[in-house]
Amino acid sequence: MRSSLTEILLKALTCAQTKGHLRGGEFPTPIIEITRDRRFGDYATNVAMVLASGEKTSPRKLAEVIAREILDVDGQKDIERAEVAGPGFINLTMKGFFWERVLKAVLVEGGNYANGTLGRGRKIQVEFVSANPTGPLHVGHGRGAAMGDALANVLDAAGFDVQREYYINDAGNQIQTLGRSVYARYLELCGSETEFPEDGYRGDYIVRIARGLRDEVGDKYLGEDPEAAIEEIARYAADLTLEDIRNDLEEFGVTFDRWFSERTLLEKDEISQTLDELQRSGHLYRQDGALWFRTSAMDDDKDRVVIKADGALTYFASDVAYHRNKYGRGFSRVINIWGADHHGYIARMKAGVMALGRDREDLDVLLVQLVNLQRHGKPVAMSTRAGEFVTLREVREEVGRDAARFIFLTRKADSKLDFDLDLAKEKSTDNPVYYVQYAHARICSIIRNARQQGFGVPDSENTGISRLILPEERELIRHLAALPDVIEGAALAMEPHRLTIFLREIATTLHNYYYHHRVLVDDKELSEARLALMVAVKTAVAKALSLLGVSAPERM
RNA sequence: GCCCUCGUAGCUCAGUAGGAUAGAGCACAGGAUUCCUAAUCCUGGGGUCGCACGUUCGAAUCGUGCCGGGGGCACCA
Repeated sequence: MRSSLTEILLKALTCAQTKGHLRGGEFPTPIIEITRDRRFGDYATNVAMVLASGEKTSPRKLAEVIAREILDVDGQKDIERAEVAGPGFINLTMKGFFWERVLKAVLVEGGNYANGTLGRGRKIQVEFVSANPTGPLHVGHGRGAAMGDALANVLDAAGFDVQREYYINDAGNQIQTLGRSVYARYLELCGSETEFPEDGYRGDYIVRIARGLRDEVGDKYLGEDPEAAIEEIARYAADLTLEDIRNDLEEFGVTFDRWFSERTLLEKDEISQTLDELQRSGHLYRQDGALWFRTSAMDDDKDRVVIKADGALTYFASDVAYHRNKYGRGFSRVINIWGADHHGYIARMKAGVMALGRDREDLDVLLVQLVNLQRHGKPVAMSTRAGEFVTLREVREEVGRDAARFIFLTRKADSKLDFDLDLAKEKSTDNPVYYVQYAHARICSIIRNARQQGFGVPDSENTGISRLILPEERELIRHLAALPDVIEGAALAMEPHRLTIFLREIATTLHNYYYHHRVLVDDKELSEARLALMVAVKTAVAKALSLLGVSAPERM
């Protein structure tokens, strides 16, 4: 809807130019924004102030001229008033006809409403979670999962062709460590004396895996060569853990288009191919027996090793190969969601991507900050003893999937998040999840009653807009009109949390409206007009919730 | 030490590509429903937007410096 205003404004500027009110040249793409205060109309633009200095007139005078042209171009269709205000704003107040188009769009498009074309179908990849398959996911992973999934949804709605991917680190040392840990527990269970590895994983889940193993194969590994046994057990434990992670995420409502195994990079020789490529383009050199990557030439702090003196590949080497593989699959842009502790890794990864001939901007890294779990405002111990932490599963089972996902998305990724477990379970205004879902359920209830009382089904041909004259009603429609902008902005800034803000606002407006006015009244025509508005609001709320991966209940 | 990030009401945070009198929730104080779900609504106080300088018609927003919190600076994964 706003885009149609941008067009009008552009035309108005061109007209002003032809008439000689504006000097020639390019003008910047005009900014039209939704006003936050209705005293300033519905939409406002600052073009006059931006252009004034170049034009050598006062902003207000210029604004008068542009305002007249705007009304001219519009031809009394959408715009009620165009007023110059303050230092030179042009405030636009829209007509019922304009708002009716908004309502119709929501009613006709339904779940597709507010989808945009920003992405123009470009292929984009979001890689997230990618936790090592060495143990269960913890709360931090949960936040990353919620963030990645919502971001992918938002990008999809904004017109990108999105792929969700989980990168499985199944080739490195940590899998070995997992194998040794399980092996040690297994030996213990078989009654054999053993020392638990210094750097082993100490969580209870290791014991559970070992027990499962012993139940399956008995003491088969007792007599075997430890090295071979560990290798087999490592594979077994990693597969089991990965399966557990996959189930955990699925129960959290997060699914991936592809699970990409690091091992396949080795099997297909892609790492050495990548290194050859870097060698040819002169990015590598030898020193102290190791092979180095000159990442410092591309804004990294220092050069990085890709092959250690002992001949082993570094994690970084396979990461570069992995990204080469990604771009080889045709993604124009790749987004990685990492835990904040990987912060220092960004510069070298961008350098790696640039050495492959891509732009720095082709890789975006979104850092997800820590989650501080709380109960009644007091911190929950994150690590009671070595190897123990609060898992995503525990949190999910305690507060439920909807509350967990919504709360994970109330802050932007790069700020710490306080997650109060008690608040998340509370059924009150204080709990934003229920507040928003309740708005949806309330509307559903009204619609049920309307059906029972024989009111007509809202009709997108005849929305009865002329009967919707209350300020609260206009406010609700303004929110509906804003959703496409919210989604586009969230996609551009990679900030899905904007949707939680949107939801909170539209829910407040709805609850307020509900309290002060009745939808179903004696006047049938009025009731049906309000009903149409309610259906539209319900649609928008459900849409925003679905992008966040939160359900929109019909009853609560 | 170097790099990144954050600093907005008592607390937790918004502030959407620099815009008009800086907003919300919590907490605190008071109030609202004979009627579509009270998991709701309304009213109120509360601010040197960390500090300083700069950029400009205009700065919480951009730049520089300082102060403070957090994170990162491996031939680890």
